[in-house]
Amino acid sequence: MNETPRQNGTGMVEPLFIHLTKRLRVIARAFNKYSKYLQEHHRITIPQVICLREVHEHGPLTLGALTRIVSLNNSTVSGIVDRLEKQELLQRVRTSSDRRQIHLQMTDKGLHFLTTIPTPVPERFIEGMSRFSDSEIDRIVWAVDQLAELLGDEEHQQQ
Amino acid sequence: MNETPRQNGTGMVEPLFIHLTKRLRVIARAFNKYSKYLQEHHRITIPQVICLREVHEHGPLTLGALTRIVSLNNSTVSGIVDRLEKQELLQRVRTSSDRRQIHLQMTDKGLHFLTTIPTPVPERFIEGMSRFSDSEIDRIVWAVDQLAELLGDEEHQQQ
DNA sequence: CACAAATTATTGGTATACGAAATATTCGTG
DNA sequence: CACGAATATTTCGTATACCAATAATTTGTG
Repeated sequence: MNETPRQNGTGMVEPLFIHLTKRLRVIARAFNKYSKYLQEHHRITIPQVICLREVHEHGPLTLGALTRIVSLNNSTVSGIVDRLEKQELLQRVRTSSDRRQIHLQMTDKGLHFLTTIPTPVPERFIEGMSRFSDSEIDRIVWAVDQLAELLGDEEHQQQ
Repeated sequence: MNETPRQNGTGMVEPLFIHLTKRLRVIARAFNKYSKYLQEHHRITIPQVICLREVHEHGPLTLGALTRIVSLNNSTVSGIVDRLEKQELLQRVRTSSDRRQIHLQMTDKGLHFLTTIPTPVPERFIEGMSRFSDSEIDRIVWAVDQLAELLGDEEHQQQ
């Protein structure tokens, strides 16, 4: 067996973490699968849809502002915007007086696309959620929020 | 900042999904960050640790068996095993009578590594979890389990 | 004004993560 | 026994996702 030589006073934390890690992996895989489905049928992925929607909602945005909204690294967003621009769903423009900034702007094609594409919500999710009561859904949201708050939040932490 | 989607019925499912997607993104990012930390300090990543631990726990495994345990695509696991094998933490062997299968086997170096490496649990997680009561932790586990079951893989579904 | 420091976005390198195609081997059926 | 179907793994191409380094520009300070 595994006698952890570690000095952790709370012995049950590790199996808890492993359990949650595996379940989160299952969830991530489902998102990934749906992303592939969208890509095949609508030539777009979930991260791309999310970025495009944010640009649409919050008007012309700098790339840096977008990265903060979607919790992604600037280099990641740079690549996503590359692909969105290649499809002419949005465009990079240099309108700011600060010439370091680029602004992301919807194109007509992009606007039309957002009205055409179905809701980016997997059928399974809609079905599954409908089986929960309001208070159960509240509890799920609470739990995910707690985990995000606990682990998340940016700035200087190594672990 | 974000209003939690207070839902009911069917019309509010989309904001609920978007909300959860964003929070899960935050969680995934934290995992990613910790994975980078492990890589820098111990030359291994979270997916690699998870695969190595499974091979250790369940004895010699075929690659296919491992993919089912960790909920990853076979091509993904193939790459992870490549990197673990390059560091000589495990090895591919062809001992089965079925010569299509390869078995994954711990090496002495791999065994030693697992006793040396600290628990693969981020400090933030341990700290954060200690602030919850047992029933709160139960609720978090329940919620993540529900989401995983709801979205998770039951074979061939497109969405 | 000059020039270092800070800011913004891109580029390069590595590690997931997937599906599809290729490869190797075994199994099933005539 | 032959040969197509099924199975196990690897390879290839693409899309995230990160950090570090780079490039371009602006800001701050002497």
